[in-house]
Amino acid sequence: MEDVRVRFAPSPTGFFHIGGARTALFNWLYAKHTGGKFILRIENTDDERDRQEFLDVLIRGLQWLGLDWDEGPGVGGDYGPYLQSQRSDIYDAYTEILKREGHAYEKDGALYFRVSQKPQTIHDLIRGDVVRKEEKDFVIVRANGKPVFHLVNVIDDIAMGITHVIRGEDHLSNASKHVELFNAFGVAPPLFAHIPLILKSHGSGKMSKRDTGALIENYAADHFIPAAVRNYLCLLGWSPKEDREILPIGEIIRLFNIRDVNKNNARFDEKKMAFFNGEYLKALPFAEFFDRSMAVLADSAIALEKFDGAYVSSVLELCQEKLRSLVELPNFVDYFFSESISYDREALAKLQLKCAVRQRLGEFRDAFAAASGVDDASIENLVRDLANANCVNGGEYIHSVRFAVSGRNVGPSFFGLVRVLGRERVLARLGNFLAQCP
RNA sequence: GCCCCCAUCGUCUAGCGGCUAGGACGUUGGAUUCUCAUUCCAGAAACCGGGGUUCGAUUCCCCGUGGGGGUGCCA
Repeated sequence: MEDVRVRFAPSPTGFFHIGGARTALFNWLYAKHTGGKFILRIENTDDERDRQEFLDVLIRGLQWLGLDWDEGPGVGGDYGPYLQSQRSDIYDAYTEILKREGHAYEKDGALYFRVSQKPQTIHDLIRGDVVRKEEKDFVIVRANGKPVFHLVNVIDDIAMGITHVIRGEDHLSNASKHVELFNAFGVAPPLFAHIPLILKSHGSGKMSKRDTGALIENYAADHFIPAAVRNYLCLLGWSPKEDREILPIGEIIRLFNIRDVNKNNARFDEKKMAFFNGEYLKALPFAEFFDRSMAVLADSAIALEKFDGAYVSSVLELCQEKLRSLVELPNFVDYFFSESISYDREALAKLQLKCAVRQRLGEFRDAFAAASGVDDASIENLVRDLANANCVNGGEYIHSVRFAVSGRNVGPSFFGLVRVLGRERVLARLGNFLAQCP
């Protein structure tokens, strides 16, 4: 069998839609799976909307997701140019063929394609054979001389030797036009694979750029883990089966086959996306978690430069397992880097209902001041001994002290929290809190 | 209007003629002499309806219904 050549052919609109990203992903997966080529072709026929910055959004998005292309802008290839705006000579040549063979005629200044009026069969790897008849002749070159999408899309697929057209189901109805065109050029159409669309999580219709979670550039801006987004996207319309969901991309490439893609549209679920991100975050090697965290903290109000590297590192180490997304990191760790703690009154009120906060804090402070070790085990023993001596639950110390040193009732593991903050800070904060607490 | 595609828990899905219909997110309830935005248990939750075919249909066929898409000198 001939080598697989697939393409992602977006038009630069200024944003990178999640549906397009998933189409790119499935093409990429299929190319990787078959050892074929993944081609990026930019469809910018429509007037001069094709500004460089629009193209950059697309390129950055694909790179962020780790979807590298074998041919296309930036990497070249034997079938270029890969920007449709630079291919008009090719389109003219092909259009001549249509005219010469009587498949096209002029009307109202535009060039029309003469349809066969016969039912066309679209061989689709996902849906099977789909038969559809094109009723009316349609425009292939506008009166202003610009060729339309249907024409250039087919010409490029022929000229670039595309073997499989993997694209959104919104093109399924158009496919009969394309098959007519392929026939007119005397070329066997490629195999099609119309993948289901991504629907918005709430309400009706497909995801639009205004829906939350719709734009790839926003995931990057919100510091999502690209591999998590990519993994989640794989599962919208495809499944590795065997009750597996989170798996390395190499494994996905091995298992992925375009024939296994579902037929029905999938609704996007931000909650599950967030869950995936959390799982990937926790599984990150610490060095990478550290780097990503530093990038987030650098943009925050936290003044990291006042602290030594080892301290920052130990704070992050402590928090990695608790985080679900990096955007919440600054808010999660701010009290490690500032002595002006804002106390959550509501959380305190709740705590006071359950235990005698002041008393526990006093007891803890005295014991902690006298203790020698600040490792997790020593702190745990200290809490346990205190609890036993005073006949209360260890949690009373834990919750009270957590609140006094952090101002809130949620956070990382308590013993690690005390260890990382260190004796000085903990004692100072306890003193502070006791001095102002009712 | 016409054409095309689709249909399993709220959501993503497994299932490809005989299953207690499985998993995941979410949700609910517990657990941990450490909170939860962690972790672990447990629970609730689905085969759109009607006809066929068959000994037997979630699974195959038809018709409804519902959802999605297309129907541009947009892509």
